Amino acid sequence: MAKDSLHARVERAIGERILGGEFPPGGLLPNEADWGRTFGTSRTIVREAIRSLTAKGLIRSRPKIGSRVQPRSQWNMLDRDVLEWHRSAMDRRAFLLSTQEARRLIEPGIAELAARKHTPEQVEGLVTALAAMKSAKGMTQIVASDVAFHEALLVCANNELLLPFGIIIEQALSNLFDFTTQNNPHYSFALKLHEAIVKAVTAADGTAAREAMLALLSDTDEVIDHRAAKKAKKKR
Amino acid sequence: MAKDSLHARVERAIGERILGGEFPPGGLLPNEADWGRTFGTSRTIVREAIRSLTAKGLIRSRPKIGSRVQPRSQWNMLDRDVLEWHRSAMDRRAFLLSTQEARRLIEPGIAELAARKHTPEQVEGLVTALAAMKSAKGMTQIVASDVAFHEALLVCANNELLLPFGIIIEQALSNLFDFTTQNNPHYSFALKLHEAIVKAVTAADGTAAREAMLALLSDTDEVIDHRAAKKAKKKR
DNA sequence: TCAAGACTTTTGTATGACAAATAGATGGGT
DNA sequence: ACCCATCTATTTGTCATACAAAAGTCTTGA
Repeated sequence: MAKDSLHARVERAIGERILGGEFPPGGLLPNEADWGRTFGTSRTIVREAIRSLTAKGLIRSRPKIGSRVQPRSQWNMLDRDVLEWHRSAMDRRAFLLSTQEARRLIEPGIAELAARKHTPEQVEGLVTALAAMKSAKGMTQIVASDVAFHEALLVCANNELLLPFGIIIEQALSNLFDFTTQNNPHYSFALKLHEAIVKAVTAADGTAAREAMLALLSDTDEVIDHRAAKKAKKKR
Repeated sequence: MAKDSLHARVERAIGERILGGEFPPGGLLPNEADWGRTFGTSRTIVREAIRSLTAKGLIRSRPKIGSRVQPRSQWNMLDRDVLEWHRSAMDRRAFLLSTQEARRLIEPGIAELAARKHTPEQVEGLVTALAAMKSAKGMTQIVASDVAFHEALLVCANNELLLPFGIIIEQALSNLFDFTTQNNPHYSFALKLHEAIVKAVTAADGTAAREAMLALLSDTDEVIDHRAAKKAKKKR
């Protein structure tokens, strides 16, 4: 975990503190020299970390002023690191719900686009991904193959502007399965729903693909609710 | 235009060449010293540029290997700079169409969410944005206020994961209006459609908000088609 | 009272040196 | 002839230092 390069570690440290609310939007960060003393690194390292955070929209630096935290609307929330810091800064369930909400917004449309605009090679990738889901053993493989499936579907949509959403699906699925058991009887049903999506996409039936994806998402939401209910019961 | 800091200019130069296809995904970039000679800058500057490009998902550096271009799926296409480089590397009309396609995918859902989940302050921001649209004079103000309106709607949806999409709307609108004339008679109709959205959101009517947004998007698409037809006519 | 200029703080850029990682070459043993 | 260990060369990673440039803030003079 801590075998990243030095600037990456410094970047994470600062990023987590920003996402954690320690430095609110509009607020001023310590200057580069201070950070260097804080982490015991050279200013070079701090500068590279700050450059990276700037590229992710978290801050903005100006001479004599220092580095200011940008408004949250500027934050590149679909960046892997930023999203991760965001996740650890908020309630686990709330995070899961917001990712699911985003999925409901995006993925039905993605499925429809995929059905209407896929190329043969792309749909082949989707079929391969489905096969991988079927033969997946163990939680790690199951999650990975599920993510790969939705990633492949994203590719089928043939619009590069939509690719960055993959990270949300990835986060939603990993956080979702984090709690479910390996022998979930639900899984075979979920597989059927994935199959339905592939079928609709292959048939170039946009409406059916949208419907199938909606069914899958509703099923996922049910899993979440069920888990919440079980937890509430335990508490009682 | 060229008054950015040095590392920003170097970053842009490299980024444009990557998006332009000169360095394909999987390909290797020149090393840092070479870039330094190319641009006549110190290695420090090149490193900061590369750090930024790395943060945007375009490349990945490793000792002894150098910097490799990442697969396009890793590219942070919703980053302002990356999207800009992307735009200038592709056909203007194709870019506009892909942004509109993305908007059709996202914005109806955004409108619905906005209607269902907005807070009073957020809807107030929306109303303000609408007022600004009405009093906007000149192409620059019109585009800016239109962007601000959709940005405000995005905020009303109350899901931070969706905020990064604002950049797509911004690009779509600026490229759209780039060609339309200031005294477009269409504008008053577009204003009515925006009004309808605000009304539906205020009334917390998700379905109506979605429908109104769909109408607005269809109207926008018509403008695009109309322009295309006019151009084709001119050519003849 | 106000405005022009000096001052000061912070980031921006340059240079040179060394550390660490690692692909590829080299060589030795079987 | 083949394979494994090792050595080498290249590239990024990190450090230290110095100075330039930007931009608030203070000072001073009219």
